[in-house]
Amino acid sequence: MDEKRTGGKTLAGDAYAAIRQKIRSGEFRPGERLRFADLQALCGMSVTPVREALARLTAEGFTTVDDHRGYSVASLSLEELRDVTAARQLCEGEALRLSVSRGDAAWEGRVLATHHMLALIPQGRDDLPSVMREDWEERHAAFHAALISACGSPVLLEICEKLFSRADRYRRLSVSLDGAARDVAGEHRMLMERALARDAEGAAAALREHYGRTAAALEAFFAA
Amino acid sequence: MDEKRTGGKTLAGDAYAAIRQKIRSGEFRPGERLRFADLQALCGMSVTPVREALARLTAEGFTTVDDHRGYSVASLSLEELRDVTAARQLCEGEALRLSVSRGDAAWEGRVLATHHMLALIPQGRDDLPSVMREDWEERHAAFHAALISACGSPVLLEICEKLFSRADRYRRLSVSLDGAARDVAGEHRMLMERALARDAEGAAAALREHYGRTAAALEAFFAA
DNA sequence: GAGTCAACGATTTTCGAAAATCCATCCGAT
DNA sequence: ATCGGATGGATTTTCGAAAATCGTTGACTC
Repeated sequence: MDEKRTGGKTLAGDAYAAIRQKIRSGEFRPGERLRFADLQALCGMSVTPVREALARLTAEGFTTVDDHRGYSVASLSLEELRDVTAARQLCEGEALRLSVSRGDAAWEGRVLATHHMLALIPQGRDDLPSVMREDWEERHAAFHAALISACGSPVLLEICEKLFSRADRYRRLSVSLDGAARDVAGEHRMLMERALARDAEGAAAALREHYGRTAAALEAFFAA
Repeated sequence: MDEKRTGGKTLAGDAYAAIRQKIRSGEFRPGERLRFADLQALCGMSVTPVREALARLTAEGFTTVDDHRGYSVASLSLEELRDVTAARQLCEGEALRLSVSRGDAAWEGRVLATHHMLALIPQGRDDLPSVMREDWEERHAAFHAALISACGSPVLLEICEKLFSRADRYRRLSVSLDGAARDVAGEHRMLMERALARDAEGAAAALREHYGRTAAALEAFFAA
């Protein structure tokens, strides 16, 4: 949400980035309790910056807090997955609609460029090195951010970014899930084409379906 | 957003509540810098809990942070007012639609009860004691929360609550604004009637218009 | 006179230890 | 045997001071 704060400017920022990364990658598992002693050892710093990092993470939904009982990794559930998906379809759908109708040439360039970067990496293959998977996640996020970047509403963008992070945890939980049954790259291409063709409604519909499919695939994983 | 945390369980919670109240009431003005020394003196505690309180407030948009330069009260602008209003119309509109179609008898009761409490206090009169105004604000928030309380989406509710707080600052900035030209109580009554009549679209439309009028009134104030 | 750079003061940020709190366990009484 | 209440250990929360950082002031050079 705030690039200035995830950088190496303060120790609290470092702790925030480190813990967040371990939660998103699954190294810290949902529901797991996070003790200060462990986190201090991990980050190599005192309790104060760790505490601030956890406060931020809690505000963003990555962790939960119980007064005088400490912090835990927020747990995942099928209900929350459905809930987050619906909220994304609403908010990001509207943001995309606005962006498509308002975007200028620079926005078109961003959409093209980020999609190009994304399309260079195949997805859904289990044998990829984890560095490459990490890279794909980053480019995927960049593409979706570019799509809505011209919506003109910082508030909406902030909401979308938070929801994206939240959904991210579910996707990463199941690494290579439905590579065969689904053409994710094709969905992304269609998204880009409709956006650049200035078909706001069509693009929004494609986005909603894109998220619907993702959620459906994850539901199957969850049931197992 | 989190009742457990605003209570008196920890000093950080107290500081959060105290500072937030001073920001919302306008005693801490938009853009004003918040020094730790002052806040410590105000809250009667050390720097640690104050720091945690500011971290939470920043995550909710009440304050901003500049690394190594401290915290300030988030400033208000016409642009942000419009932005927040649009986001509220989108998110709270959808939440209301869902709530109206899903709400059970208990929800109807909550809507009726909170509207009754709200209707007992006149609004827009400058000569009311500030205690009563504060009371109106509280009941107003309770009514709007009740309306969407049956939407079934915790994520959406959290978003709405955050946006409500953010819009709240604008409303409180201008105390008695348009008492003559506008029938706020009537708008609230219509909102309640349509909701209880299970007219989801009508209620959502009324809500959007309600927020549109509020924003318009505030725009006039801002221009002056 | 304009510009550069070092030292200062004000403030934030971090540390390490002390205080407070919670949970589990154990003891004794009914 | 079960319940109520005190005790201890583990952990969070808070404190007060030290360290780090930023903007500024002032001297010094060109």
